[in-house]
Amino acid sequence: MERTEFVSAANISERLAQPPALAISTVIFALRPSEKTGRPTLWLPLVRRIREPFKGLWALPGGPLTQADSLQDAAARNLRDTTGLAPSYLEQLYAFGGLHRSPSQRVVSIVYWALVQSTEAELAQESENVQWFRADGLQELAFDHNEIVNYALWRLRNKMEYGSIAYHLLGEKFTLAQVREVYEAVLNRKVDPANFRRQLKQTPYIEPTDEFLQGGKHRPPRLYRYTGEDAHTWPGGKAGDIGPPGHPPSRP
Amino acid sequence: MERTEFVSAANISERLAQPPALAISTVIFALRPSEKTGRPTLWLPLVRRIREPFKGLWALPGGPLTQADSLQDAAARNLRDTTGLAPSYLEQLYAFGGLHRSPSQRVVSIVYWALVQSTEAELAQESENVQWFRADGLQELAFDHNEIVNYALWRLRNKMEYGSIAYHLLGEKFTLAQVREVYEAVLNRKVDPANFRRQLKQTPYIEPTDEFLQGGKHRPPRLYRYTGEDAHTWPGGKAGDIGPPGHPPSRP
DNA sequence: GCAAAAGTGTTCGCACTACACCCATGA
DNA sequence: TCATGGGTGTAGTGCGAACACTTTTGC
Repeated sequence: MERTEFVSAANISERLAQPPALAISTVIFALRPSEKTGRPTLWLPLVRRIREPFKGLWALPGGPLTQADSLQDAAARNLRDTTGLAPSYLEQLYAFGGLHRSPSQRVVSIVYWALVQSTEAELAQESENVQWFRADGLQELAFDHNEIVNYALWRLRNKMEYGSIAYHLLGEKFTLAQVREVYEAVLNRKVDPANFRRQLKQTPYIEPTDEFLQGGKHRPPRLYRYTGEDAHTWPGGKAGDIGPPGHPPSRP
Repeated sequence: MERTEFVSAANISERLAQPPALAISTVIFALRPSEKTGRPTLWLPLVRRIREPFKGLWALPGGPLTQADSLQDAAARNLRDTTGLAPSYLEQLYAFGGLHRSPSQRVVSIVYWALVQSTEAELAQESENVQWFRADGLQELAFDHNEIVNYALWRLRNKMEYGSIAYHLLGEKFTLAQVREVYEAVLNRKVDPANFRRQLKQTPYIEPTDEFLQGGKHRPPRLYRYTGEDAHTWPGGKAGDIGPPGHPPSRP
């Protein structure tokens, strides 16, 4: 939601005189069970616009950059304000600064993307003007937000192929099959369970616990824990590319 | 160069009231022969600060975001203004928005990084206040610009491992050995000529010409031409990660 | 002819794939 | 005991690393 409302009826000359407004927006991903299959799929929360421009359309949560917050803090704050949740992963996506993104005033949006643990995501607040949507096949959004979501999706999938991202979508303890389900949900393809297991066992930061998941229909699988850093606060991160200096990516 | 000078002696309360200033900076890379070995190495142009803060120190070229330019255009403009050159590659690096990057006013810098063809780079203007420096082992720069350059270097190296980036540092026609030299200069390691050649021949967008480079001491090597797109104007690009949707990376 | 770079061929090891197979459990 | 997912073994495959080798030029 770009808060263009603080611009008082700008005319052309005013518009040219004013500096571009600076806003922060966030693309928030979480795993939720699909309505049909019940298998985990990607969802994200959107906010309904209650003013012009694009009144009535759905948009990414966001707002102006508050003075006392760093960019990252501002993104985390606006995540908390809309969903009530704290991100388990948060990273800058891109700065969008096209000349005509907003019809009234020129707005430069610095966009972050975040992952929220599925165990917490169930507690997320919904309301008349805040709802979760499936990440693919979105309707038309306000501003250039479709483009932004698509880019965020691309980046998420990219990161998933390399980095240790998947665990941020799960709870503290998880089975290897759950991790595999995350991969399959995000990447939209089947993954061989046997090979996937072997790859994970080679990677650092994944350690087995003594516990097993009970209550399933079959043999109880072992639970694992992720012991990597909590959240990357710095640029990029491979996937391709991209990631902070001195933090080479790990597989898978 | 962050133009903090348009802030008229801000005191604390004024500072809190003002919105953060928005600036564009650019990290510009080009290949130049090393002073010692004569082999190509990475250089970048810096601008001397002629006002406080950090008066006398060197800084990245930059300035406020001009109203009529997109972010990318603004970066290209400030590249042209400082070096007189046009970039052969230009991509957004990161938005830096820490609270205390500039001592006077809060500044959010959207930073781009660029590659300039070596054939053109020789024509670049230098002056008292604009000079080229070797990209590694830089002295202390103004603001957080050391950090920014290091991140840009990391990103360049990352992209080099995947993408088709190297050609943007060369002229229109080049030998395969020259491409290899670029890789070696940027990545700081030896590359096997035989394997490197084979890899390049498999990649698209590299086509042989009928010409050979004359004047060498030995057997004249064939010249090649790069036929890919001119410049990526969109986000990221793998390597890692990062890159526009629908543009998977190619090897090498 | 000799030195050195251009360019080719061949082998090795490794990581990923595919798929067959055993194991443990709930119903 | 049977169905099902957990978990292991193993052979095939493609790609990059390493390096020996041939070719072509300048001196």
